[in-house]
Amino acid sequence: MPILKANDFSLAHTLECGQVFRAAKVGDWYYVNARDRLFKIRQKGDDLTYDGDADDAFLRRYFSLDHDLNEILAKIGLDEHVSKAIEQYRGLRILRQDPWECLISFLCSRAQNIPNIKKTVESICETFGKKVRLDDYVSYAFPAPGQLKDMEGLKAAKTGFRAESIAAANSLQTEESLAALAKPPYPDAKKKLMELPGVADKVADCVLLFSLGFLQAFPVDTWIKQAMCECYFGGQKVSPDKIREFAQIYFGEYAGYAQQYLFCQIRLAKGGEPEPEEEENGQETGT
DNA sequence: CCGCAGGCCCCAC
DNA sequence: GTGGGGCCTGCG
Repeated sequence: MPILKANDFSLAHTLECGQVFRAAKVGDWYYVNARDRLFKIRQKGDDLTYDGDADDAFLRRYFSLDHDLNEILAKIGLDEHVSKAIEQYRGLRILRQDPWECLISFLCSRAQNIPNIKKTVESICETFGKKVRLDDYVSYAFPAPGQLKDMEGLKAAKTGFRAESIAAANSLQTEESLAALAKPPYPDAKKKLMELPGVADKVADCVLLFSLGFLQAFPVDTWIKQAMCECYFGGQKVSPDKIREFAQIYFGEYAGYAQQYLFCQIRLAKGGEPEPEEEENGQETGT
């Protein structure tokens, strides 16, 4: 099996920090669906061993191994809060996901917790996607733009009130129009994304950050909002707009990296999701 | 059975 | 320009 070298990279933190919903841990492998690809990958030190529908070039790009993590972490490690998160999660990288899959996934994320987002996305794939297999692992490809127009299917996939916005994205966007959104400047790209129904600041920033290369995007969800108010606003309640504005100035061009590291930290501190943990080093940070 | 989850939208003030 | 309720659905 091919081996890819990667320093300053943590496969586990990158896949489990909540930026992607279609990576499943099986033993010491992660099986990852990305659009119509299915591959498996595992890490031992600096070695990434993989198999399935992937190659070095794709993986370097998908896992953003070209990001200069030293520079990025140096620029965002401005205080004890981020520094602590960096210590804990060093090697976490912002993925370069497929924009279409990312957009639909975060449309599904509205008013749901992570386990339910995963279920909804899986359900969409099972309803509309092609079956794919690697070893004994069977799953479904992510449907392409244009394939999500059937409202009955969307409802059957338990997308609920999100169905309309998914169908709208399906009819308004194409592979090309989404790729074109990667063009700076950030405010222009964000404005265009937010023309889609169901896409406001949070969803737009997730798509911009996790798939379109805008590392300054700073998605403000309820968890980050809480943490930012506690850490940077003396516990007073501040609006998401103000938080984002502050973060992008304070952290600068890599604000999105700060967001992901802080997000991981909060989920750990607050108990986060009851993810089925495989690791056996249960370190209780009792409060 | 009620309340809430990684939001958005619409409607009052 | 802010603030609060409703929304599909699943789970505690």
